[in-house]
Amino acid sequence: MSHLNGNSSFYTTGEIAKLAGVSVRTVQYYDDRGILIPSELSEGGRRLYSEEDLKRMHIICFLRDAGLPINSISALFSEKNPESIISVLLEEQEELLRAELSECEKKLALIEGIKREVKEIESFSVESIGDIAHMMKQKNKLKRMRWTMVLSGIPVTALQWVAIILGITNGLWWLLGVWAGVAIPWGVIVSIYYFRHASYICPECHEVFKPKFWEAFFAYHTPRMRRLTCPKCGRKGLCVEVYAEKENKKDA
Amino acid sequence: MSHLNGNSSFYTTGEIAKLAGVSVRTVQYYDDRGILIPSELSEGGRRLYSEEDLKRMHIICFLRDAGLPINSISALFSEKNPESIISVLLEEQEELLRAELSECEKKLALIEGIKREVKEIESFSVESIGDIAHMMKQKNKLKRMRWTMVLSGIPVTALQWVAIILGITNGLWWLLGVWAGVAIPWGVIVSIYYFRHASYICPECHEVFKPKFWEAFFAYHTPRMRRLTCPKCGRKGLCVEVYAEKENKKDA
DNA sequence: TTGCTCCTCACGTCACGTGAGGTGGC
DNA sequence: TTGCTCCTCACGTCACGTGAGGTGGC
Repeated sequence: MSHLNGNSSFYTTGEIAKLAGVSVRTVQYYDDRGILIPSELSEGGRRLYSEEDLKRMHIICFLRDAGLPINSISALFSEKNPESIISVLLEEQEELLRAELSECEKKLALIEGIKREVKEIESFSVESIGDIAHMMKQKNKLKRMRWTMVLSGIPVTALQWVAIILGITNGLWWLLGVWAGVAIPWGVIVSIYYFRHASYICPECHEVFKPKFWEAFFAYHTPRMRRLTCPKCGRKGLCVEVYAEKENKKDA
Repeated sequence: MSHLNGNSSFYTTGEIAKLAGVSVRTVQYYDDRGILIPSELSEGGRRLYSEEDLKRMHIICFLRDAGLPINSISALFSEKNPESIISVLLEEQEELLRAELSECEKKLALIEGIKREVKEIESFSVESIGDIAHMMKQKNKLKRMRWTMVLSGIPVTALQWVAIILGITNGLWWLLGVWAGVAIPWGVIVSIYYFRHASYICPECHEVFKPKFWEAFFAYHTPRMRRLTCPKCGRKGLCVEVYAEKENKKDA
């Protein structure tokens, strides 16, 4: 409050701005938007704000800090019965913020995933990002498929141990024969199922392909990759495994 | 891919849009921004996108979903050595998202706080929001002050119990006298300290005031409120307690 | 020929930031 | 008189949405 004007003191635009911790432009903008019109104007056309105006400014900034849009703040001030809408506005804003929050979290998760994958790629190019996108989208399905396989293997493994134990303790070795009779078809079926639902990405030409069964079956592999020949570019090397969305029967 | 054009097939704008799950306008916008220029144009000036273009579109959408701005995506595509900048872009984006996340959380906390306070107010007006702002800003300081008081009371209370126990067991009742000699000045000092750092908000005229010591001392109160007379509007009733930022010696 | 899709402007969004060019007030 | 503050335009932000008015393609 630098100067006396008539019998009461006023704040200038810059003073209000400093007291509220905002820019001069913001104070002017709130005047334009009609949520904080200065209670007086000097003869030269300068904005003069009263003590009441300052209080209002603080309220505006407080609501703004909570993320409420100017329109809502404006509605609050012009409403005769503000209690009737404040709750609604707050609820709306809360929902909006929760949505924004989960958006942020989703994006962060994506970024984290991309960072992890980028680190693992030896020869990076923009097309590699397409591979990463493909992998990340199918990641859950691939996991589920692998779990299905592991779970289906539990009874087979159980039978194996029962057969071995009974073989040792009671000499009932024919059970091991039963086990083999079950385990070998199981292995074949699971392998077929697996390679029907697995595709591989060539790190060279970024083609997503299904390998020949026998090449895939015997190929060197890690939990995520398998050494295969790309049918498009002919490169032989480790290819990342992804879930095959659909079997492309048209391709054959 | 609805139609054959020459010897290869192309996607129209609408097809690319549908396949990527975006609007036609977005596809056009990516052309304007130069990140996805269709590889051909029909004689009538329609955009024709190749299979490669579709892959690129997927990459763009993937990066966009991670929140990367068009400029960054553009930079990635135009860079000869994209590996050199992808990490930087991802790190930057991650920081940005973390900042946005904590912004959201701050706003949500504010909203929650406002909602709680609004519920407790009997006669709500826009000015009440100013009171809420004042309360919420000083809340931590008020809490800290109360804790200081409680902690300073611990030795006094301890002395009290020691005095009582020794009085009962050993008949050393003079210790209770010592306790009284300490406790009474302690109570006076703490009370003075407390009311020096406590202000009250009149729910009627929203004035923040400091009450007379004796009125405040004997007033009916709850943990948050105290029954006081507002020096501005004269209303007598429960006023919410807040921390007094500074003692306004000029007011007297 | 009739729908449907696509085309190019061009304005609007949201809360200001950032000059440009000019003036008030101590 | 000289700085400093303040004034009013008016464009820019970011990724599109939304018409308007016109045309391509089956």
